[in-house]
Amino acid sequence: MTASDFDKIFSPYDPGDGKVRVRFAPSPTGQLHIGGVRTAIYNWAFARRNGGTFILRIDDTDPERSTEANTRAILDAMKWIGMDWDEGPEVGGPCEPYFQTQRAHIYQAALEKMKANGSVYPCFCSAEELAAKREANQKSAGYTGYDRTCRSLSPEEAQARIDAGESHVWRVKVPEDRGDIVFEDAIYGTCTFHADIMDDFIVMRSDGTPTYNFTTAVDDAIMGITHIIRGDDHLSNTPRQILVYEALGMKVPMFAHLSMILGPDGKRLSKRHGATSVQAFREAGYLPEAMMNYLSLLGWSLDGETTIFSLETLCNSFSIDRISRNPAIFDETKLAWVNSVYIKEMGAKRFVELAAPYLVSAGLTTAEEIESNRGWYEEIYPLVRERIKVMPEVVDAVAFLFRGTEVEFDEKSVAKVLGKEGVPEVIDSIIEVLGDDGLAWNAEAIEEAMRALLEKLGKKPKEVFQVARVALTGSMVSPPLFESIALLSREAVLARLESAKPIAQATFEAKQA
RNA sequence: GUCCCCAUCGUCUAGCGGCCAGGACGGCGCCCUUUCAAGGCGCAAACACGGGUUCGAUUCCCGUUGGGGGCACCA
Repeated sequence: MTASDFDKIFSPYDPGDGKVRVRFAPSPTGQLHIGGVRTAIYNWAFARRNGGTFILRIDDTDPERSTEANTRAILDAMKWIGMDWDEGPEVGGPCEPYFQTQRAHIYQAALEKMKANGSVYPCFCSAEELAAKREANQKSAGYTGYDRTCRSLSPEEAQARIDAGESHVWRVKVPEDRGDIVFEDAIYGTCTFHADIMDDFIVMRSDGTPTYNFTTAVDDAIMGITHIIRGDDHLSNTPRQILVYEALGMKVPMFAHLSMILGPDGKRLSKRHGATSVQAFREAGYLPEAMMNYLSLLGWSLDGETTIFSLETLCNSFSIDRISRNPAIFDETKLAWVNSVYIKEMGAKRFVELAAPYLVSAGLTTAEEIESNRGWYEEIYPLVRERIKVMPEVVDAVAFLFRGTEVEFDEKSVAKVLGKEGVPEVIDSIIEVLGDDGLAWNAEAIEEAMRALLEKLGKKPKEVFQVARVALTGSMVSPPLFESIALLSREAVLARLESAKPIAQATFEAKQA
């Protein structure tokens, strides 16, 4: 591989339509992080808004930590939340391959070109030496980067040491007369870094693998990326990458650096803040639309007023100039609220789909049972629709429906509601009403009959309905009473009422004593 | 330590020289109501500080303070 080979390989991809080309380039060293998805969403939405191309590239140049399973998980998470990509793994594209580990020949060729034009030099300092120097520097005058020991080696001596098989890396030779490195950032505006304090950073490791700042710049250029939308943490890498672009004679794209997402304590969001990966939120029962909606709003605003919007709206209205410069604190309470909005809109069919795994794993029912009795399960939806913010909450909300003739009583509810005088008599009359064979077993008929009973007994709604609620559900907090009764079998209802009677009696007596 | 970035209610934000500083989450109160929710109505809640520029600064400039990020043969 030589410098001229590089020129053959290196013809930046350009479809010639002047359209936007953006990329999301995760490294598969773990799950897809919240900050990562947000970056992906902004890239994706930006491409969709402008009729451009969204590219997914896997930056897997860290062999120690990159795994195929992680790559898989990232692709799944991207799809789950609602994104698709025009080029990348699974779909291919004109710039294949989209895995950096498969692009070694390209980086090698780029290095040859840089060797040929003198923009890199070999460095023989060992990692230990460098670490020692760094430590010493940091203690005294403050760290200022590599001391450029090997930069002054004569080409002959350097070549001789390479030929002798001495271990070495390749460093970029920051031009002496470079002056300030200035670039445009669509979010921060003009950014300036002083080249004279820039480090001669490593581009190729001693084991022959390229480093991030090198591969990223090379690939972004070759793939014809027009806008690099990425995390703020890369801001100070940008001048390094610009040096690579310049050494290779490549065009510098537009940048857009996103501020970080912080945890509730104002520190960078990390594992110690709890769930931070898309998959974790998925498992916690959040809906993809809610994640997409909430994350879009974390650092971007549609108009300052609208908080709930569809994927389509996002794609039709996303713009970089409405991205905020402030770091944003991730607020799970608001995420939960957004989620509850989508739960209210999702419909009974999808509800059963999503609730099923939680009901099954809680041991309340089985997948087969749900399959053969879908209609009944769909009727649960209206009962919980406005009462749960995340899917797992469905378990506690409706567990009482699955206990047959048994009731799991909440002590406080029993004491407060069933312990009053005359409750057993009230229960008796409820049994009489609900035990009537002529009563149609649906919420409307049940409500009508129960209200008639109210009239007959001359009691307030609370005095009868709360008794029924606790007797049937075990708790003074439950979904709507008549709908709940209708979902239980008449046998179960009567049995539960019967067994509540002695409990009411005993509670009352205990109170008297 | 050093370089870079940021600064409006508790939180996410609107604002791009003149606004009673708007919306949303959360909080609180009232209404509705058989519980819990949902819903409706309402309340409290912010321009970090100090200098300039200007007839006029939340908005522009400079400091201070506070916060964040980078400074690896990680990405």
